[in-house]
Amino acid sequence: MYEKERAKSSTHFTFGISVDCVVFGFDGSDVKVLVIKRGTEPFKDFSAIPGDLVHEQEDPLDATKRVLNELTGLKNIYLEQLKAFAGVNRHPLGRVVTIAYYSLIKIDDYNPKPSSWATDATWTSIQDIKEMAFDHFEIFSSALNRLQERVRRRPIGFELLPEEFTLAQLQDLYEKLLNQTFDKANFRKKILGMDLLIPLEKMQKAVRHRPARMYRFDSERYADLTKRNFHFEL
Amino acid sequence: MYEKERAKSSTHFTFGISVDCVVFGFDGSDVKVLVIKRGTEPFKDFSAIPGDLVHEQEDPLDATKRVLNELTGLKNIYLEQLKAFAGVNRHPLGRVVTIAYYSLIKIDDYNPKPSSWATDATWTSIQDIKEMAFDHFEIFSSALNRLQERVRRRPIGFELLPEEFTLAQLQDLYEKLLNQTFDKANFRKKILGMDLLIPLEKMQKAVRHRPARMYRFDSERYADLTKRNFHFEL
DNA sequence: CAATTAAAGTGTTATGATAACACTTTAATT
DNA sequence: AATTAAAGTGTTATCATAACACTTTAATTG
Repeated sequence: MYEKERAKSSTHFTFGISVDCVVFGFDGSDVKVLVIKRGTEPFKDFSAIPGDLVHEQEDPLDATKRVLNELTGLKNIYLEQLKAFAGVNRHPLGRVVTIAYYSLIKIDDYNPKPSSWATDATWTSIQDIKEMAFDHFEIFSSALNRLQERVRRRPIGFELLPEEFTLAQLQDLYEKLLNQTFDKANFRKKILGMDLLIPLEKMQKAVRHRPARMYRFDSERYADLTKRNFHFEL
Repeated sequence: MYEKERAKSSTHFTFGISVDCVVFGFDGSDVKVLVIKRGTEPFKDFSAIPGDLVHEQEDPLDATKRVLNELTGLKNIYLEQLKAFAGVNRHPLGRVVTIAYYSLIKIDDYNPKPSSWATDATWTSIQDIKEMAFDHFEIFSSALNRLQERVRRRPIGFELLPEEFTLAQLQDLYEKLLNQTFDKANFRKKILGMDLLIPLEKMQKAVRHRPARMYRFDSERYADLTKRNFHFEL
């Protein structure tokens, strides 16, 4: 089998490798995605998922972090690879294999560097994403699916909220992400019962009704529980 | 952003693209994986996951089907992409990005063509997989993880069994796949309660005790239920 | 400043799923 | 005919979840 590899690697083909990253955020009401508007052909004026070519001596994961940092001004972002999209005709100008990622950011921290991206990047509600350039709609759908699976079984929803948040905010996020409603009392019991949230003294401010308690996600505790075979669900 | 793409695509890099496919089977006692023994350097005599380079005008999914057909003699195999493995130094001889897949086959149907593969391919129990060439152990682990996730939430276990099977065989498969035991009575109630199995008249043969009823997976019924928002679990 | 508002936060019960385990049945072998 | 070994069933206790009513609290309003 390796002989084959050798034989063919003498006629090494030319593929372009790119990364594309679906960036999710939550503005308190809607789950949003960062999309850019293309300025040139092909697909001029279409929406697209941010991405870039991978350098010759670059790990695609690093390339994605690079793009993400230029795009949002952030580091240490939650990031997971989705899969590769590599159809023969996905890019009109040549063979480009893209490795797709998705990432979750706290939208309040979003602070793009003044770069080529800044002007064109806009937060778009996930319901409003329709057509996109290339096969980017498929990539987006695939990212949303993966996020919905993950969010049920891993406590990653917090990546989309501020460090400190109320249970109502959390419930809201889950409802919007999963397109489903939860009973308030039951939702609280379930979440608090997991013992993953640290209740703070601080209360919500500037609301015209009883202010809610603020919480913070306890990541050490989660790491601990994981070792003891705990499994987050819903 | 597209300007960047253009700028860089003028200095289009050379990447090799390969596919690797983790092929699972179940021999009645153990979950196994098809591994090949490398005949040449690097990693001579190491075990490896079967794969090949992707041709210039070939879809990676088709490339995988091609490899799989050469390797097993089968078509229409259950096949899912895992993700891309693309670290800079994963291949000592040059930059190769691999798109990893996993597939499930009915081991009784395994019937390799007399090709370069045949001699070297062996079924190895998943517990016995240790070192492998390149980053193939990582690919294998990742495939096993994915399979374990999927098998709990999709009725794909049947892809590993003969068309007709007993409930004990099914339970055995699940226990080996998930490394866990199930109560017989409860397992049966759960599975039969889903109404996804067609009981056959045929009974098990040549056993020195009460013969078990044979069943067949009802894929039309599953397609139907899926539309009605049914979700398989465990 | 008492009444009102709107959401925060809690308690209670009915229902259903699951786990645990004992039991009966059946064909083949001895 | 007795024995064996696994097939296959039934019963109950326990726990998780869903549904819903209720109490509490700070800010706003007239």
